[in-house]
Amino acid sequence: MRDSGVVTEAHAGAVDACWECPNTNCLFRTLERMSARRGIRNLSRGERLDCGCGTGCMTFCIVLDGLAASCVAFEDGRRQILSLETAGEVVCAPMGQAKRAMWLEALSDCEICVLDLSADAARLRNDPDFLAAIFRLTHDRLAQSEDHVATLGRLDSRERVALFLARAAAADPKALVNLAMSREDIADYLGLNAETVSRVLTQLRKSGLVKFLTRSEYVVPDMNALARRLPVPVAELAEEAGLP
Amino acid sequence: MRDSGVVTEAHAGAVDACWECPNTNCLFRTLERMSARRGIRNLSRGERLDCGCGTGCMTFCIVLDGLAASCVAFEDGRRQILSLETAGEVVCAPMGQAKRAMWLEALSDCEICVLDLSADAARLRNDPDFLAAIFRLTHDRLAQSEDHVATLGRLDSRERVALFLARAAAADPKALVNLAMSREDIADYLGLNAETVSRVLTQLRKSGLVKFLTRSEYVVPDMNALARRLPVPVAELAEEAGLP
DNA sequence: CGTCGTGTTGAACTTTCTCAAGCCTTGTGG
DNA sequence: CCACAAGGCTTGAGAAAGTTCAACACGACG
Repeated sequence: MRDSGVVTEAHAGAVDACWECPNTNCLFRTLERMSARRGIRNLSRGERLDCGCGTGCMTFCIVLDGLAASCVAFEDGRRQILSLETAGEVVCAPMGQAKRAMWLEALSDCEICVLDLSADAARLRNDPDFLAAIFRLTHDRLAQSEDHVATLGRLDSRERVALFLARAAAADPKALVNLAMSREDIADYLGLNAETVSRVLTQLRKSGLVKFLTRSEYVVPDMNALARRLPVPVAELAEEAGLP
Repeated sequence: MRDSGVVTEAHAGAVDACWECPNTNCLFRTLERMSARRGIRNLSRGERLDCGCGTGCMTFCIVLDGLAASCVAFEDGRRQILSLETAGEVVCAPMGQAKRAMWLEALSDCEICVLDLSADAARLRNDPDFLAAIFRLTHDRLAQSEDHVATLGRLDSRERVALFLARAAAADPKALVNLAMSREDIADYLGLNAETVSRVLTQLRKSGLVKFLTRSEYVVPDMNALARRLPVPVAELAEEAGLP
């Protein structure tokens, strides 16, 4: 069912301007008023949105709610999730070459703001605030992408899955995490296949490192124990690790 | 011998200013005069240069000659090459989080320009030309990095090596390509190990798709035949593919 | 209550890695 | 000029890790 619901038209919902937007976390919020065309898209799970460098890096997607993913596909259909786009702060930055099939896909039902700044392009290309904002955006994505390269290049399946779960839980250890992704989505993100992901999850469950309440909700009872299995610090956890 | 020759001091060679630099391809060439501290480093194969986001993304490394690589390592020493930095146009952009060991490494003897712009930071942060330049830099690296993610996540060893050779040759098909990398370097770039790389190279040689003159020099007699084995277009070759 | 999508598990197979041996190439010193 | 050493490359055999295919389990929904 993966190919259903391809959406190409970028603009559909209400078209109003950015400064009226209730999303106060938005990166573009701080910019001066501009004549942005803004459309809210509601995607249901599996739906896709073609978005990329098409208009010279002047179209952005901001995930307001739900979980989305930047995906690519090879000619034979193999899919790879490049990055997960969580609600709120994360922005679908200008992406790679148009050479390859590339899209934003809703992993759960999603609300997405599609922002077309091309009308203001000439001015924005000289606006230091705007340039600094998209630089930071791209810079942060680069850091994440390079991290992903290292993960896919050098970690085995247990490490990849454990790191994935640990990071999702790191923001608030001991809290209940909701994955909101299918096994296949996790597999496509981690460069594995769904069965392997399932097996590793079973292993982690049996070892007691991760406790599942439902298929997609879990807690990490002892984050340090999980972190000890990993050859990388688990982001935020880094500071905490100093404590006994 | 990998750990020999770690170099931390950024500045050593002559310190003169950018506008005197003979490298006319340099990205920073077009910027207005600035009080850049510029040091030329000559690294011999295996030497490393710690360079990253340290000074708030105001230090850059430009490979003038030779082949270098951006590397990360895990706590247990596994290395992953994030990207190859070829001579001339390529710039060592601000890299990922300082969380992990990260460095620029000479894969062959290298000449590298280390450019410290931090003296001018305040002004540059408002300079649209500078911001646009580092945005483009980071943007291009992001595109490459995401491509790398897809390669490591979804291609098998034959495809990875074939794609690697094809791309190195794509700029000038039929020409002699000099790899200038050891098997282990290739392996660390492609997320494989050296023996696997060696085996795949042998396979490609025996199949006639790639002709080796020496261990590191080869020609691709029929680029289309090689490209047919790959599930991705081979960059520049894309246009040519239309021809019969 | 049956169906559909998803997740789990097992068995056989393929791919990749590890370890070990031997080979080639290059540079050094007699 | 040759022998030798060192480093990198190749190859093989066996082990480990992942994948594929297939069967079945589970839960949500009509």
